Amino acid sequence: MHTKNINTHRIEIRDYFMAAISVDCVIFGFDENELKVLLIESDLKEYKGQPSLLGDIVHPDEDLETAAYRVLRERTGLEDVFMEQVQAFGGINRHPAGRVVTIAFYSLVNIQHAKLKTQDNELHWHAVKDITDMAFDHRNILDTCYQRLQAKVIDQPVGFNLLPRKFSLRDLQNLYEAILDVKLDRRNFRKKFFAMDYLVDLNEEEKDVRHRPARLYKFNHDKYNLQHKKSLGF
Amino acid sequence: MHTKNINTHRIEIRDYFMAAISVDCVIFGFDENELKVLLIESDLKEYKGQPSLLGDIVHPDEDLETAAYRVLRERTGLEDVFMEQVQAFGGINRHPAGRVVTIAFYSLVNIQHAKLKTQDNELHWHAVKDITDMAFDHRNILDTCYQRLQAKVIDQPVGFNLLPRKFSLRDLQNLYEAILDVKLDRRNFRKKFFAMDYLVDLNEEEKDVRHRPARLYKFNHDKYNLQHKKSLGF
DNA sequence: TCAAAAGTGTTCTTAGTACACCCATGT
DNA sequence: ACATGGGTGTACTAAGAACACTTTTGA
Repeated sequence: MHTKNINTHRIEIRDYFMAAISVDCVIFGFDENELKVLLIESDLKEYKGQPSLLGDIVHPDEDLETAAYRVLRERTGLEDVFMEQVQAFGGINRHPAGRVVTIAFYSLVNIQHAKLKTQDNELHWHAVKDITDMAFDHRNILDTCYQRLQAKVIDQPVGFNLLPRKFSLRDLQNLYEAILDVKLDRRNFRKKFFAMDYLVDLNEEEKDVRHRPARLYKFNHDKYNLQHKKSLGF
Repeated sequence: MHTKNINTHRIEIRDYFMAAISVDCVIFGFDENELKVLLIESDLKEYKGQPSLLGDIVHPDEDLETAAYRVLRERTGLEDVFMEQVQAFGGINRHPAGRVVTIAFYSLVNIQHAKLKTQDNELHWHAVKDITDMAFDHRNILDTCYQRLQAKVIDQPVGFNLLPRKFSLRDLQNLYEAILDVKLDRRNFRKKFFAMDYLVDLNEEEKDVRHRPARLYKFNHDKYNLQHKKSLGF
């Protein structure tokens, strides 16, 4: 019993059980006041036509994050976006082709900037609320990542990554309401965000709306990066 | 480019790059008013004599959590303890023997109950505050798990897992002060814990102390499991 | 002039923080 | 009797929640 341990003894890796390592990306977007996730149709006979996360095998020369960014880039053309590892999923039979341990990441992208590269398979944005079944254990992975996102936006203002550069406070509130699945009080919401210094008033307004136009803001990345990020607390 | 994708196409795993999968356990204990972690001495020439986390290769018939519980059991004899996956660490050169992706778990154990099974290597409890260098990337893993623990105890009353079945409020406060590395106000601390219903008064007192003996409590697991666990907020 | 959403302050309630004295025990 | 840490309550402060009317635009 553990006479040869990987942390304490010189062992030969090839003598041991090995598995394929993959990354799976939960790519969130925000459109039409709904939180969306980018999914592709699986061709595996076991999951024919069911939506699947975007993932791939990790290459020998890549660390996990690099592989996840590669998947994101290959599918959306996006490079510098918010991404965070969530956890590993390693159920014995989670993949029909054999033992595959996958590391789940979620990322937050501006859905307008994504240039979807559909190839063989259907690649689409799905409203998170409307997703029913998924291939593999991907439903479980999605749920876990979504919960992580909910905890994250309460704690730090990462939601901006899902919006266009210019946005109104209504946009921002709609975003939070969609992610957290709650209704928020408009005045208290505004108060909270103005109290932080993360919003920059662009002195611009919405155009072509048939009601009073809203002021537009952008996110102040500099202040965010400096400041030790305090909780928002919804 | 991704013409053969693991999520969308039937592939043969053996045609792809594979890696060893390991689990590493950050086993926390609490003793002498200090947060401790169980470490073993590494014999690898690269890290000779440096302390290492307890870990092992994942077996073909084990999922990740099962492997982590096995490591815990083999080293401490403990079975039913609090454990949580944190994240994967997959740096290309993190292990000198080759590509090893490790999944980090932390667990909270009653240090008195642990029956350490030292075999070839030195296995000891180290005060978290006093640890300097560690083998591999284990310092990074430990730091990440410790931060996760700090966030967790603020949010949910998991600290009980580190204490004996019977404990005083002073014990509990010492525990929180050690984990969070802060001083807490005694009256406010008591108020907070009595406001939750998680403490059961045992109507017993400390013995053989040369001051007024403290009342002893136990944790009410039933209430905790039922209730939707609200934040403690320190 | 109407419909639609933007913008704006105050009060109330709750949770958190700060703080000092008496009590029970062993020596 | 004294040294040590246990046990307790109140006042202040900050944050969050509830809530309604006026303004600006396009149709």
